[in-house]
Amino acid sequence: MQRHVADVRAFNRFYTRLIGLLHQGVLDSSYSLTEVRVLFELDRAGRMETGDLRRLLGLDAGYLSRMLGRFEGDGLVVRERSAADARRQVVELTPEGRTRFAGFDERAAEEVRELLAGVTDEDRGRLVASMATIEEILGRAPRTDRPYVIRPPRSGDLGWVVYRHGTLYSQEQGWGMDFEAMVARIVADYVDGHDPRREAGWIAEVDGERAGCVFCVRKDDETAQLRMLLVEPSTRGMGIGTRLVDECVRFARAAGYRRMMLWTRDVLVGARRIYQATGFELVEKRRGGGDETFVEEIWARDL
Amino acid sequence: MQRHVADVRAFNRFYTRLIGLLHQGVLDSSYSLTEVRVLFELDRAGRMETGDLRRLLGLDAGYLSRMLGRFEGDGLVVRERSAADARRQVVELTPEGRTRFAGFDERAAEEVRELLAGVTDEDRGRLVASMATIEEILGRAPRTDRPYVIRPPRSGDLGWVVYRHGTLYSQEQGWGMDFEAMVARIVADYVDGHDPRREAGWIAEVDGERAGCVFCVRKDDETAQLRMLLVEPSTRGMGIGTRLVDECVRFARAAGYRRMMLWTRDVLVGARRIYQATGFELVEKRRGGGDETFVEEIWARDL
DNA sequence: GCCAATTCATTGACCTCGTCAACGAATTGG
DNA sequence: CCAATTCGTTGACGAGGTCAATGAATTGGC
Repeated sequence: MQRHVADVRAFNRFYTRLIGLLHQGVLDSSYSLTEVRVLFELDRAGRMETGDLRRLLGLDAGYLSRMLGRFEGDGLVVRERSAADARRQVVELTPEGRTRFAGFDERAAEEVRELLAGVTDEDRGRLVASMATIEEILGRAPRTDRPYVIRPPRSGDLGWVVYRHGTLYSQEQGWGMDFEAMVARIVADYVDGHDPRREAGWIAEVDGERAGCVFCVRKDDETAQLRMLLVEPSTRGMGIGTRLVDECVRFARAAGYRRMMLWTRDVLVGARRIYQATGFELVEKRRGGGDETFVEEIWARDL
Repeated sequence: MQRHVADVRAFNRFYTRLIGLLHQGVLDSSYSLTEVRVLFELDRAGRMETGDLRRLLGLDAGYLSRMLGRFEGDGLVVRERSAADARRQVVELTPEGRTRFAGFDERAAEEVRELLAGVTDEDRGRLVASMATIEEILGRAPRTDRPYVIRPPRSGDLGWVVYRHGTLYSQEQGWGMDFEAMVARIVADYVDGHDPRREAGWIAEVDGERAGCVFCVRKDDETAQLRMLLVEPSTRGMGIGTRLVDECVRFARAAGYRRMMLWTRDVLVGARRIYQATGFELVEKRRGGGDETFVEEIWARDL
């Protein structure tokens, strides 16, 4: 796995540089890359609401507004109010806009044609096949619709929690046994003395297999702490993590806490996205560990 | 070919989006992508002269100077004068800088690890193999060191000039027969009435095969026109185009012209790079053709 | 059926990234 | 030894993009 990660990263660097070179041609066309992307989408879709365009490309509303204004000034697009909802706008390329875009598009195609000119017919076939393979593997939408359930921990689950934390973080992150021991202690404390009205845990199951977990424990009377969030790699992207955190937040609110906090490390980027999505904010960040090699983060939100 | 170009472009769009997602993690680390690239190179190289760093990453001198100043303020690097040449600087990561970089690097690796987590072992193998294939095919440095010669046209060459213009531009650009006819007329005029002191042509040969051509013809007493520059796709990237243009410029200067101009179309991005590199500047740009579908460009330079 | 909350597009202020030209100090070539 | 060149630095600037405030249109709750 480690080997594969390095290989993929090397390829990413290689391809980033390549794409940079290919973009050169478009870049000196007095329209920016983003502008060309907007034109591309408009060309493809025919008419579109600006809101859809914005969401599709992830653009700032103000930025897009100004951009479309400029396009309109240049005679590339026409904007009109939506008939159904006068706040919204529908935008469309003019014939002039279409021919201008066709020009950019042709230049971009020429760049690629040049790139391929130096490749033999046979290699060209291999190249396209390899690209198709990559797109298929990485683009394959992971099945996000598999049914899963969230349930309280049963006997046997807690051992699994320790085991999976140990395996995933020790393997993937190279964290040592002390991390495993810490998890074991948290679990032990949870079992030993917890008040079920103020502390709880959840296990996620997919197809009868354990797929994730999270725990809500008391930090002080006002503050709940979210601990030991974990989602199996093979079931990530299905929204299980977010669902677990939501469950945890709902419980903490009902249990009378005013605030919820959690501790994590900066390298766990997947978890970070879940916390951001569920309303947490980063409140503290500091070096940790004996040798200061990692960065601890504390996140919190009001309930 | 057309099909392959479309496939490659689709893959580029796909992979651009993917890389964008992967960069997310690095981007919210308070250092920009470029800054991380600089740290990456410093981490790999140990000590480096800033000039090398600048050339390697293609950065502006002022930009890098300020960036290194900031890094020094943050305690990430140390800068010192080169012993050999006191104008130059040698820069090196501090231990602090190394651990900070290790942090970024680990986060980036984690993003990739997450991406691969959703892929089965078998597919992971196929993925990495496909990436290797692409890198091999596109990264294979085309042999730029093959010997070539530039010589005056001989009988048989002019037919070849018309033939290759027709084939390459008709095929690749979809330009029609009128373009072919235009080339034929230029060649005919050149043969019929040219003054060898004021007009000339050159053929490039690689391994005894014709690989390119260019012509210098009289526009008016003061102005020479460069016409019919062409380099075979399979020999592009060897510098033949630049060499042909240089030859042409040198002749025009010796022949007493004051200015040289040329006509091209905006989609010929490869040619554009050659013109820029040989000192030409874009002086005019206008729609052309009966249906206004393409953009003509006029480039010129003083001699 | 009305009012408060929400959703849109727009605008001005602002920030970061990166470029360009000018400059002084150091070096090299003739 | 002096003129031309190279190197890093600095100030001014521009492009691309973000953010928050605003007003107009719409929706939801009562």
